[in-house]
Amino acid sequence: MIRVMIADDHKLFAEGLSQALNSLPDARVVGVVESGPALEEALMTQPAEVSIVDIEMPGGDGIKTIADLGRRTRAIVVSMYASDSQKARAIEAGAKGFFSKAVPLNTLAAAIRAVADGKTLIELEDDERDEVLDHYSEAQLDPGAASLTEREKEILRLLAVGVSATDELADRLYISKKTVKNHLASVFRKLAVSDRTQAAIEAIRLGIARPN
Amino acid sequence: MIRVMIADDHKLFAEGLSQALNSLPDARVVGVVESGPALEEALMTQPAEVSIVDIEMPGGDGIKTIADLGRRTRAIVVSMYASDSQKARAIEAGAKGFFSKAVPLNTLAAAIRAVADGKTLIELEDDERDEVLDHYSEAQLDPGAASLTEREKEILRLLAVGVSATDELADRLYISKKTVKNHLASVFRKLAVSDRTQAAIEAIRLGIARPN
DNA sequence: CGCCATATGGGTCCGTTGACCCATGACTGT
DNA sequence: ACAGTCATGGGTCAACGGACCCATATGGCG
Repeated sequence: MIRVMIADDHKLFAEGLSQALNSLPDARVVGVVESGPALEEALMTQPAEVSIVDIEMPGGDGIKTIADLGRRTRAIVVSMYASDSQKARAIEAGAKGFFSKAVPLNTLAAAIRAVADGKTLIELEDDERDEVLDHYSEAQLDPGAASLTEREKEILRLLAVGVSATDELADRLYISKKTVKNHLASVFRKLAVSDRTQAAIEAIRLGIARPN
Repeated sequence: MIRVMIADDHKLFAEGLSQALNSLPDARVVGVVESGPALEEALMTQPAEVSIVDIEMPGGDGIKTIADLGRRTRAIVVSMYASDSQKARAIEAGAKGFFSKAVPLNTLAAAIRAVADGKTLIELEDDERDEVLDHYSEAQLDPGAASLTEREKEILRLLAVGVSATDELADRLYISKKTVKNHLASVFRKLAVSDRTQAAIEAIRLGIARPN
């Protein structure tokens, strides 16, 4: 689980991003702050592998903060305008990544995984960077979840939308009740849970299924 | 359920906000687009009661779009800088709300509910506006969910974090297994579900409990 | 005071669920 | 050809879950 801290004075952006990142199975937002100094303070008590820092914050921009943070966290800078001069300053301060707020969430998610894994993206050429990001585009699920078979995931998706009865699952999948129970038993073992309620919750948590 | 469309060329913001709004029990993001024209087009096929429009979009700003939309949707304008001149133009175009991206999510959520309910926030004095927003700060849950008792919600919260066994629920709440089963039966009836798996999912969906 | 909702608990009963044993056919990789 | 995995299915059985009946105490409200 990658712990992420977000520093951005635009709360709507910060809270939205926080929700979005928390919906990833392998990341967890451990703090949202609104200024550089607040980020430094927050990291004192709550470590985070990666910090998302807005370069445009009032009262001393994010650049100085990143330089101050040093090795406490790896910083990914996000900017509204993403100018070359901003990028240069971000590099100088030791940021590991630099992105416009116009990039899709998946890109940032991949960047977070790459940076958490020790990669530095900010000085790469665009094509190199995209290659690295591509490599980190898939969430590393829990070891158990990763080994779920297609059929097992299918059952989980149904479970997570409320198809909980063995009969109904069997009907939907055109297989016998016994096979449903067999698949469920595998799922329970792989996810280390003991019943379908826990499995449904875990499926939602892991991003295998969406709740709504 | 309030259907919401988001128009913002900053994908990171738009996707994050989308996730955040979807986590509300009474709103549902039905589309995310990156330009004014795209918003108009999307609303042709997918109606939405409320649209969140960034005023700073490339290729003809959001203002013209809002004026064009007319009565198809109610627009809430969000802006990075929230200047007075922007607000004035938003009013002229017929926007129902105007907010800086620095406002917290709860404020926007309340605004969405208020606007969906026919209110116009943009021309109100700050204190009046805050009063209205305060009134809409609580999500209107499903009729069934609204009538859940405290104890029932407590059980649901535990269910949604994976405490699914009757024994364990009884232990955690210091009551007998029988009482747990009684409460669960009430929950099933009120939420119109038939087992604890569906109840847990419904609890997450309704915002009574958070999955993670 | 009496009514109603809430929280607590009892008992019974049948159907479902999960744990355990197993087999077979298809496919994949070595 | 052989091992491994996957999807399919069988059976048994004890435990659990949900539906039904019920009682009692408490507190709020007309």
